[in-house]
Amino acid sequence: MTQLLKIGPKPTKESADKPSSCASGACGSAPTPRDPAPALDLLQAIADPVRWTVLERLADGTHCVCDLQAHVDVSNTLLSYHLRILRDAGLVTTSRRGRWVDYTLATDALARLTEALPAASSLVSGSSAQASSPSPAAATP
Amino acid sequence: MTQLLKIGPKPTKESADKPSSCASGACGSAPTPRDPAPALDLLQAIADPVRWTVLERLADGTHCVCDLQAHVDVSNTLLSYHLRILRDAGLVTTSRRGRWVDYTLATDALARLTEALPAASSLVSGSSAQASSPSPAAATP
DNA sequence: TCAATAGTTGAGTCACATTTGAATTGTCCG
DNA sequence: CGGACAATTCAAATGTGACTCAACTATTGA
Repeated sequence: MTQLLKIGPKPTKESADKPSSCASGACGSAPTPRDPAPALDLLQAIADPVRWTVLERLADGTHCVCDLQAHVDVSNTLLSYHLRILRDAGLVTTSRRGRWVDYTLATDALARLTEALPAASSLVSGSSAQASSPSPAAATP
Repeated sequence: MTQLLKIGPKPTKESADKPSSCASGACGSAPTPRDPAPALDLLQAIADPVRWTVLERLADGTHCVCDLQAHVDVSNTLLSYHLRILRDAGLVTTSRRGRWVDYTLATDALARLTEALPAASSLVSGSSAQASSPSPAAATP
């Protein structure tokens, strides 16, 4: 992962130690500090050309690896690598059928993905969330 | 980018040259070969802890950089780097207010993100798309 | 004009995800 | 059984994106 953000120790700079800056409405306080980790696991899993294409393909139903193979133009070794990432993310499920392995989109995959989007709360609540700053930023004081 | 997938020249292996493999229902043909590139630009832009958190924060309205700064615990240089990626992706817009720069979520950001999800077509069409293979894969012949 | 604040840009480094190739497992068919 | 096919795993090489540091622009206020 990258930087772990502010979630954790790091005694320097708690909250409320701004040097007096800004103060205009565009500097509000936290409303709902959602945990980014699970969302990022999902988003990073789909933010890849091969994996995105595989999921797109699985959207219309179950496919064996050999079929997916024919549509992404990567080595089967590499495809396996990407499929494992999708499995680990819980976005797909597998079942063996004779010599072949079938991949299926997890039933809750789409729902989990939409919820993983930043600002996804606005999707369900219905509020369009647009320039919610109370005082309109007092242009050029 | 990573591999560009099959979209492009590459004379080896067109379609319909499967060595006779599979043939069971779980190996169908392409229904809608959507272009992954624009979707991936968006998804890669949000699949990062800092950028995800920033967007989540912008979901409730405009914020200046100095405010975003207080919530992600990265250097201002690094925050600028991430903000530029969000700008380039067209997910946020900026406006200068005196000494400060305000960032606002693009009005179509959420809509574009939901459409960028793989299998997003199923979201609008309403079909739940589940195991569309006609013949039930004749388990263990 | 000069110092201070707010933010951006550019060059360089580093870690990690992606990629590759060889070896391995599991299943079917002769 | 032994060979061929389907798919996964392992270890090593590569590349790209995240990060750091220094320099720069822009605006405000003394």
